Amino acid sequence: MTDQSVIFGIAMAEKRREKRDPQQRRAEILASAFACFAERGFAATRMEDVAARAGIAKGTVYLHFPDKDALFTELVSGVASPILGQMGEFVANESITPRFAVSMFYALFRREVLETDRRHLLRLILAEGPMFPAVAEFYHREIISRGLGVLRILLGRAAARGELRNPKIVETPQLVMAPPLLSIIWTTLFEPYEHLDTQKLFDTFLDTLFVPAEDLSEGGTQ
Amino acid sequence: MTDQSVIFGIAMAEKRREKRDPQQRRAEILASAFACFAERGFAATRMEDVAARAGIAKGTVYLHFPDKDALFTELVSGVASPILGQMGEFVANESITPRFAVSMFYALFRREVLETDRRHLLRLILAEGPMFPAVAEFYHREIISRGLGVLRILLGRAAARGELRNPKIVETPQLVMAPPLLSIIWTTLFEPYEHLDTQKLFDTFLDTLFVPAEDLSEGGTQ
DNA sequence: GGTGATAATGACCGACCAGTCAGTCATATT
DNA sequence: AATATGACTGACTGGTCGGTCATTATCACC
Repeated sequence: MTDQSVIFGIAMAEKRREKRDPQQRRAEILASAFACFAERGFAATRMEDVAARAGIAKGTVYLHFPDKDALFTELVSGVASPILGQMGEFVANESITPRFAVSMFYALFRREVLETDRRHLLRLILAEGPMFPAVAEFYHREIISRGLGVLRILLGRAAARGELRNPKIVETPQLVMAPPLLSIIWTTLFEPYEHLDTQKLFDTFLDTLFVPAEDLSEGGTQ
Repeated sequence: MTDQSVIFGIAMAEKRREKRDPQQRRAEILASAFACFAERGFAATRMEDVAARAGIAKGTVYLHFPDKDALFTELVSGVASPILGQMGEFVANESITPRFAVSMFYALFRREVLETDRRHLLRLILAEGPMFPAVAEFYHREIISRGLGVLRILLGRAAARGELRNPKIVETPQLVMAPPLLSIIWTTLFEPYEHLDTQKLFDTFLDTLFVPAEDLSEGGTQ
């Protein structure tokens, strides 16, 4: 039995080497790295894990990425832009009210980040950021900085229309990002112990930020 | 030269073995571990670093802590309580307005956490939390849970007095913690690229949360 | 069906580090 | 002064893992 099964085992498990389009291989490796890093963090993830999950040998990973750091950096750099694109569109369209734009951003964030595995990636950036200045710098430049720019326009418009309960918010647009940030931390850290209703969190914050609809349209600034 | 300097070197660098009160040793090790973990993170900190910084040999650390995990867990568990004590007092005292209590909490947080090395510890908890469920659980139970309890009382009182612009906040007291959380992340991640005025951040949020003083005292709920 | 070019493999190397333990020595005790 | 104690030391071990490279498989094209 031993002999036979071993032989069969080997025959069956025989590695099918498969050449791939380099682009596709890269993507597969990145997908695998995403999963590994997301569930175990940077330090605890072994290159061999990444390779195994992608169904290839360790050496192959190094044909596509110079080292572990580069793999990580490339990974986290390629995850955020799409959302920001959406935001830009909302702002360009002046017929959309600021409140609606922000609420759409929150909805987008919930659907595309909080409720997907991307939330783990985002948390990873927060966690490992200080160890990877390049990542932190990239995120600030590409995401945060732009996001704040968009928010400033949006909040400025809202203030001009008298839609903000506290117009000074325009000067600290970071506040708008605080609830999403809290939700990321909470859901990845405390969710097992206490559930957080993020829908309610965001809705409540919106109601706090913007004046109620019924109090509007009776003159702006004053 | 070689001989002499070596001899002198040895003589000068001669390790002074020094016995200590175990309590004190423990404290020294914890202090050293604090510094090491804060500046390099959990994975990148070597037990030898911790020992060297405490001026002792590696083995000695293991006389006081069973392993690296235990050292870390013990460390982060012992950092948070004092602030919460203060908060408790503010709440007990009904003559203090809710707004003032929250603003004192923010001030305390800035002075005792944001502007000290403790901010790195707090960030460490956020970053490594998922790897140490015991830590996350401890923090939820001892800090978050209690903090939310205090906030619920405070916000409830504020709502009853008509001091909240949006009384629904009572149901999501987590929102009050969002700005401090943001400030921690920001200052430890993006500060090199863009300064955040935390004083202004907190003040603006307070002004958004609570109705302005001049609008008060003309009847509560309605 | 041969042949060069290239992708893929995985055994291997060496640096690194948590944790151990046999031995040392400062101090207390007698 | 002799002895006992146990806190302290640091060389060592066992294991892990990032990164390399000689070898092998696959493919495209003659």
